[in-house]
Amino acid sequence: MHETMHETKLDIPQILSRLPLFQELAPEQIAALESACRERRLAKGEMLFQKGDPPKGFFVVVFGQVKLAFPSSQGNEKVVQILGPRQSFGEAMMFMDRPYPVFAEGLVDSLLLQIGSVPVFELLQRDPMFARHMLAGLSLRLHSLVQDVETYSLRSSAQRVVGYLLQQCPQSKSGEASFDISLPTSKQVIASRLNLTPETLSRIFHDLSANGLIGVSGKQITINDVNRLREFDL
Amino acid sequence: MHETMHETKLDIPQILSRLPLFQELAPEQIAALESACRERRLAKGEMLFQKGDPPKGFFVVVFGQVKLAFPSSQGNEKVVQILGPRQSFGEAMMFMDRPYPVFAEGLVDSLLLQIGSVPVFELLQRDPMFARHMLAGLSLRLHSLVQDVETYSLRSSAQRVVGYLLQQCPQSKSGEASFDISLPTSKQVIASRLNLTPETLSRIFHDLSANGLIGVSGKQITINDVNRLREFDL
DNA sequence: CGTACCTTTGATGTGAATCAAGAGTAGTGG
DNA sequence: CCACTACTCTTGATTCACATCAAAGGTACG
Repeated sequence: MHETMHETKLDIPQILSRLPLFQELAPEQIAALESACRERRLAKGEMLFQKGDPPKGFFVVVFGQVKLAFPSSQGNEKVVQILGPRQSFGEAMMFMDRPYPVFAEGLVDSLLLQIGSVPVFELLQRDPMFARHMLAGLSLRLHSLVQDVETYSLRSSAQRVVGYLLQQCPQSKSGEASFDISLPTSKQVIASRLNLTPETLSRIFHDLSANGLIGVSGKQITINDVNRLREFDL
Repeated sequence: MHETMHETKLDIPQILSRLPLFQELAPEQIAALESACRERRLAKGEMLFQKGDPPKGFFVVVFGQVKLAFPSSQGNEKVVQILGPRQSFGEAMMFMDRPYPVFAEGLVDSLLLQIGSVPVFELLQRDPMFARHMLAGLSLRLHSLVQDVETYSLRSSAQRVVGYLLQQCPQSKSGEASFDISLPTSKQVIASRLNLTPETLSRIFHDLSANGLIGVSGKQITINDVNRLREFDL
């Protein structure tokens, strides 16, 4: 095992205050949350919670990578989201008395913070600005899920892949024609996230690179011409 | 045009106070909202907003029926949600500076209330309980979208139809084996909501009724045996 | 009672999954 | 350092669920 799992002491207030959700809180509010945090180490392949488990607060990724997915009878699974540092999940379940609709599993050895619901509710009670942030966070999540539904429903597999690659590009506005990106995880997982099989993803990468649109070398993808790729429509 | 579009005066406070979102508000709070409401009549087939329009508050269906959908280049479209009386939409967009990701169109002549964002933000500022309701509402929406993604990703077309029918059953817990339900709108629209073509939906209804699982007569569907239908897995 | 739109039914097509081997690529342990 | 095991990724052949195309009923409504 690598040096990913440092045993150094964490500066929890600093971590919390840098999260989008919490970044406008006063130091005393951060302190209140800190006392309700639990560190949670998650090994690669380890399950954080199963679909159907009762929710217990929400989680923030400090370092590492976590996937949210649906299990499926035939062993295959559908990845809903891949989460990296600073991202959080499970907030919505705090506000509903429902079990988790997905399971969460470490893609690599990771460190999470688990934040209990009680202090969050207390914050909500006191700080309307915090409520605004929380609402904005959920709204954003809702929006991106709606986008996903659109993508799955009316774009072909190749279009989904192209869309994914373009999303990975740092601000695609500028005149830059070429980009280098690194896939955040295995192609298997990405395939599932895009709702296709590994075989299909592989073939699409092959085709795109045969057309000179991209270059593929392991997890390194070179986008030769962003604009030409963007105009890609089979 | 029928007598669906009454011109009777509306009791807006009463309508508002019966919405899940607002039902715990004090009369004075309701009054504050009332002044920010606009009535909006929407004819069958009329567009309320287009995908890409800048959001302006959110909407509540008083009576009638509205669909939210993505447009698509080839004229076909993908229905995301079908909304009836007491349901609201567009809340999430208030908290984000983004255009609507879908368009909204009347399925029948309808009456909506449009509620501006400013008074909602003021309520949020003052009443933590209202914030809780708002968060619960968005969480619920998020949850059902996640369910949709699961459904689209790993269930066959027939399973999606069966799932839809079972959802329409009022409390399916009890021993009742048989149910009568009425489809809320045309089969075309339902097909799109379930991500299939009208032809495929028609064939599935045909098959299910050939197997004696359901009876179909126009929009009236009889579920002969809820349990047998629930166990349906091709 | 006719026009316009839903819905059904049949024949055919196709995008992506599945099945089936191989070819890397990594971590493991001697 | 090299085999050993275990994945992950690629490539090809085949299949299948569902869409598409086409045309005929139905149904609603002006």
